[in-house]
Amino acid sequence: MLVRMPSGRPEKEKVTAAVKAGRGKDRAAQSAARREAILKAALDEFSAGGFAATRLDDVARRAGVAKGTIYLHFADKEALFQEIIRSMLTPLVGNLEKLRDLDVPFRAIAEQIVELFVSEVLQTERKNIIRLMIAEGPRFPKIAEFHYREVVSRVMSAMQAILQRSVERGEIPHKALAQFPQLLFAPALMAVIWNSLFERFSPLDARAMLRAHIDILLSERTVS
Amino acid sequence: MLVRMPSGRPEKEKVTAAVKAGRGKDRAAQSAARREAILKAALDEFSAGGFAATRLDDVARRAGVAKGTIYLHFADKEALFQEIIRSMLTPLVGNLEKLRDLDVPFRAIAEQIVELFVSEVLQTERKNIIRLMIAEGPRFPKIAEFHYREVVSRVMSAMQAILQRSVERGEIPHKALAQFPQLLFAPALMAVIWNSLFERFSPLDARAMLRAHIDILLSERTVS
Amino acid sequence: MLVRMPSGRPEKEKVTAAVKAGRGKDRAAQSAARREAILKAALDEFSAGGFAATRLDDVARRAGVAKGTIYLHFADKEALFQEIIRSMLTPLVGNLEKLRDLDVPFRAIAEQIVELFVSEVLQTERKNIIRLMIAEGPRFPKIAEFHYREVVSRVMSAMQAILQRSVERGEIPHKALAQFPQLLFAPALMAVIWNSLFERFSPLDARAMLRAHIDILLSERTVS
Amino acid sequence: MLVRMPSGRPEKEKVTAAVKAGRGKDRAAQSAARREAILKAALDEFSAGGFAATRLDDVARRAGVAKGTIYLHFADKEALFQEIIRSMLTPLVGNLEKLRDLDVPFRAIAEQIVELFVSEVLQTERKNIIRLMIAEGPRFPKIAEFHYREVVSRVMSAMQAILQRSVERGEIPHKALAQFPQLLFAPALMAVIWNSLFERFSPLDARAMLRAHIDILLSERTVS
DNA sequence: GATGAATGAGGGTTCATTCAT
DNA sequence: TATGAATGAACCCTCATTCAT
Repeated sequence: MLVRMPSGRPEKEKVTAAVKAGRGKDRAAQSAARREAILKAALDEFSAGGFAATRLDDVARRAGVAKGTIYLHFADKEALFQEIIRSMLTPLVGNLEKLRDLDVPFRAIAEQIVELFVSEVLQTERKNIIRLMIAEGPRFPKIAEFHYREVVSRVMSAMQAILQRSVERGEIPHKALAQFPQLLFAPALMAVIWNSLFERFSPLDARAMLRAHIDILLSERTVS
Repeated sequence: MLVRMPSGRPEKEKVTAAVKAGRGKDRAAQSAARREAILKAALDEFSAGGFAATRLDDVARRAGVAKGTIYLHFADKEALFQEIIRSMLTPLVGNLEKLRDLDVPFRAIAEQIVELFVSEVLQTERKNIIRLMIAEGPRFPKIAEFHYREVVSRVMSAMQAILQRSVERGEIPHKALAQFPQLLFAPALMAVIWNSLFERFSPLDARAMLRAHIDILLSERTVS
Repeated sequence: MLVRMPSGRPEKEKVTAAVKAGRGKDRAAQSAARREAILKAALDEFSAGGFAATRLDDVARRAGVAKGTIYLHFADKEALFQEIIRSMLTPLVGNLEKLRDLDVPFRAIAEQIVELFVSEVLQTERKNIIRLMIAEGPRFPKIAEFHYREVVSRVMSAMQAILQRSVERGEIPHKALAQFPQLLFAPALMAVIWNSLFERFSPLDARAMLRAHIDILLSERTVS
Repeated sequence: MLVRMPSGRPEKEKVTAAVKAGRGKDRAAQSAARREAILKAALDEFSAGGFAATRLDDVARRAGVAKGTIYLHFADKEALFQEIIRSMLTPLVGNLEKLRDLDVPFRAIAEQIVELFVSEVLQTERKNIIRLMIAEGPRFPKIAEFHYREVVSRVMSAMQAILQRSVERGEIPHKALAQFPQLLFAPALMAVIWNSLFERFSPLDARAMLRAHIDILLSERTVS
């Protein structure tokens, strides 16, 4: 017959990452665990190869699920890609926005931003997400727009408020900083990119550089 | 399908970009012109879609040559990609290195760097090359290594020399800058990335931001 | 690398149907021959399995070309399907329309229709095309519409003109025939379908049945 | 996704066609009701899309059962398909065979056949079943054979007996009709096919055409 | 019995690469 | 040297079938 052959369930239960994660849970929890396993695997694969070069076959294998299972959780490859970016970046925003409401000197806030960035971005997979955004954003206008609306504009707003206040208080001697909050984050972006491309040739101590940057912004040197 | 051609006359040789460029030249010059046409076309296509999403069919059509012709000039898609990056970025290096030998105040050098960057990168296709490097670098270690060796390390060396001297002369009040020359370029990188992703939502005046950055680097807070 | 591996041309020239047909021709002729080979192969495969169950892999193999070659000639599976129907049925129409202009008795025309139908439809692959139209038409409204416009309505018009004239001349004693020209073709349709489904159980002598049908329409029996 | 459900209350059992039909019945009756619901849903889906294009997912949804439930009642997709054809066409046969035993003039029988065909085939889903047989028969020899044995040959036998008797009684002036009982049904087949393909372009009044056909079969041309 | 999440072989389509002309 | 038709491996997505719950 010219009829599709069935594949059905595997004969023996293979003990995969996803299955292990699901042990002892009910079906809904297992399904959620599989979804997470897929997201994690996809993050790794997309990070390594970018959108186009990533094969869903590999994502499935790494997640310990069948290829078709991906489609139970995500409409298609692009939806999966978008969901990774969304789910990884959104949690960061709240943390950064909270800093705005702290009533402490700018240096304290800036140091917290550095620590947050180092621990929550540079030392996690999120650094790859940022590279992915840069790499694929122009080809996925929807994703770039979402990212701008939900992440960038909110973070920039919060930073601008902080900088504005600090300038008004006389903590920061550079009015231009409030106009270009991007300058605050430029070294962080540099750190992400440098280490993703050139770490093996010349590793960059991101934390030290970011601290140096704060010192420059607050430049305390007194003129004799 | 069976659609009649608008004109009854047989089609004459299509005059393409490559052919036009080769008019009146000898064979070697024509070949070189074709090579350039391919590089230019490939730059445009790679810029728009990245490595994987670019089809050599489109490159050939845009260059006005046949698909096979690409393989007369480049071993494969990757070699073409690498050659674009090489040929676009290398000329920049010399210009930046020359600045090291200028015996002028740091501000003058910095302003020249800004102008160079704005006119030679941001206002040209080179900004896309930089995005391409970021996007594809991790997948093409050879290219990343070449880029580091021939471009980044040389530029960083030159910058470090300039910064070192300026710090010693007391022009720049931040020793850390000589330690992290990346800080000098971070805003330029930010400008490239911001405008490639978010220009349509909130355009960034790169020149103004880079000038503001120089002001910050050179400013001193006077203690009353 | 995560890069598509090439396949290129086969190492040795396999002598396939398509290649054989192209021997000694120039490239344009070879290409046309390949196109014909694909159409022929697709006709056979679609006839055997219908649209959905036909694999382009099989079409390519039967045509002696690579799978990708199909896409050099047809936009997709559906376009190939449509082109088969178009190219097979259109030539019939002219032949049937010509009969309208013959100034001979109805019996002579009817006998020619029978002969035409037997030799050009029942004894060729066209009988399968008709079955395909019936089977897939409702799922391909575009194809059904084309078929109605270019084939059915024209044939029905011609038949109606013939029947009208014959009724007026008193050759046919049934005015209703001119109103339902479908009645003229119903037995032909029955023959196509019967033999495609039940020939192995009880073969139907189509020519004899169609001749009997003419006799009935012209029913000469005199009442005592 | 993370979309809040419109109502905060947990969903109650969805009342589906199958469940509704099973209300107040015991287990066996519920099971039978489900089977019927599946058959009805499958008939609709197969009619609309043919065998290959029909998804059991859609059948299950339309029937208001889970996908797995189909496999409790039918071995596989093909068995379901076969059972639909069997269950829809078999009841017709008895009705047609009964006509053989009526001792009335041929015209009366023929008119009953027309009415039966119009009301029991053309105005029901059965017209789609006939199209399905034509479309899929060649790919499912088992089904074609069953159909021939249980439906076609029995109907043809009955018709032949009726025609034979009518010819002998002198009611029908065409001996050939008894030899080709297919001629009796050809217009009915034409009606089914015409309206399934071309109704939207030029609807065919099936009852009128079938009556006209009877008139033709029974008419005699009187010689002056 | 009934469910529906999970499976994985299959097939349409793409496109880097080749090579006869 | 240049061409572009041809190749076929690769990959996204579908869906018949299974089986743990």
